[in-house]
Amino acid sequence: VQDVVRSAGRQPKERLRSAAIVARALAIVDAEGVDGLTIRRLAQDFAVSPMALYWHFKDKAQLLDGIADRVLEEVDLRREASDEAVSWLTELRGVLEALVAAVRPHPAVATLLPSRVLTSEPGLLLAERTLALLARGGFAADRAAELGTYLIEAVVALVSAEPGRDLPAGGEAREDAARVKRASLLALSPRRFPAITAAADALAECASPDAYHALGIDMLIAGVEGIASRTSTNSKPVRR
Amino acid sequence: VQDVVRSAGRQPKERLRSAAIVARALAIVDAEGVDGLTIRRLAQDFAVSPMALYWHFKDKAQLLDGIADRVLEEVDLRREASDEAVSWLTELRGVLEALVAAVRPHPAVATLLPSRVLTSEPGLLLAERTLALLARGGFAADRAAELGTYLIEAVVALVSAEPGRDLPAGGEAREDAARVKRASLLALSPRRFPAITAAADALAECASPDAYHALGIDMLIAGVEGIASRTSTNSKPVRR
DNA sequence: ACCTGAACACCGTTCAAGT
DNA sequence: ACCTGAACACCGTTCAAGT
Repeated sequence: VQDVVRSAGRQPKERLRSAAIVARALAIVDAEGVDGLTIRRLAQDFAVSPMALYWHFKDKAQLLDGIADRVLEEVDLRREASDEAVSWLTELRGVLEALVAAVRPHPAVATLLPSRVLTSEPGLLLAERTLALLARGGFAADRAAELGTYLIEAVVALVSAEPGRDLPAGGEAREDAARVKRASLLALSPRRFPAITAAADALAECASPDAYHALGIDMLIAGVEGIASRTSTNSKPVRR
Repeated sequence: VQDVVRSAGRQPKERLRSAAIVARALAIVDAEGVDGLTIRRLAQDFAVSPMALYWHFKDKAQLLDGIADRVLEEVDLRREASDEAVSWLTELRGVLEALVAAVRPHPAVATLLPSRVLTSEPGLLLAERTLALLARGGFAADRAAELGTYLIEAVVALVSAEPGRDLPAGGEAREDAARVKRASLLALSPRRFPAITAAADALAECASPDAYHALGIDMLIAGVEGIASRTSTNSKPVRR
């Protein structure tokens, strides 16, 4: 958390340059995954020596921090913030949807987020909102902490787990890969794996990513609602 | 999936040897994380040249496959298997609990699992059971596929997200790290982050990991129950 | 069948030096 | 303040060769 202010003392021009480096690094991760990002490759894109980057970032971990920050900053928490007319559960759904919306354009970044939610400024803002809403829903502070941090990770996992997310990006190559994946599932014994072979299409590729993410959010919200009514510490009726 | 049978044609003695390599690799991952596992390090533990391992495994990815397989094999699916007297939801809970029980001793392996659930034999068995139970609960095959694969990943994320899971293993070193983490959260402004500062203890370290995991499973099962009653394709009442 | 040695093409990072 | 060059200690992996 001491690193929350890690870019606080920089000059405007310098911050811009650091921001440009992060932007380029994020583009590389989007295109080729986290493993595709190397200091040397990134330096090459700027036609600069690899060591030049070490003036802007202490090490690679700090560069990855910057990428995670950038994505978490895109989580729009302004929607219905503290609107007392809206139920806490509806507001929570809005927060989770905002997180999905921010991460979906950068699925490869998902793996970077869990360890950084409680150490980056925008991650802390997201966690604070989530915990506060759960407290409003009647969860004790420690239960809200456990449930809230998990909810955030579960939403990140929702993006990572989208069927077909591991397929290549492009048009024809993606179709080919999807077909191969589908065929490999259909090659399984329908006697041993009836459910999987029956759902090979849906497992290989997402017919509607929007519907998939909506299903996941619905499930998580229903889950919170379910245990809230069981475990709430106060007895005031839950607002709908 | 063609790799499901990747170790089928081996001799007993050879399989044993491969199994010993995987066992040692898993121990390294448990102790030092996935990044701590290198071919050269592993070879050193066997007092053998790094290249010796390449006779047993095509490449590092296949070694990681073996580690993932090993953990997924520990998922005990025999409990109440297809017991018609038990509701599908109770059985689903049992499956998710079995997955938690298998992964908890190897939290660092969690990151290896998502991409391998539908490509490893024990992962496919787990997915098949999950999808079949959801179908029994009234979900259409494609919805069951989306929800089921996500549920598995959500449970894996539950283990990864355990508060304090990133702390060092040992006794005193762990206490020190937990105290630092707690202090860094308490250093935040209580005006801006009231919920986080109030729950610093629970966020830094899990008071009761058992209770944490139970909460997560309760939430997921409640979520499935909640959307099942809304979206089920058949109208027969859900068995309790 | 099983293992070795040398070599290749990479990594992140340190350190001293430049401007 | 910002960047470079050389070097270090690592990687995974190929390939030809040993037994």
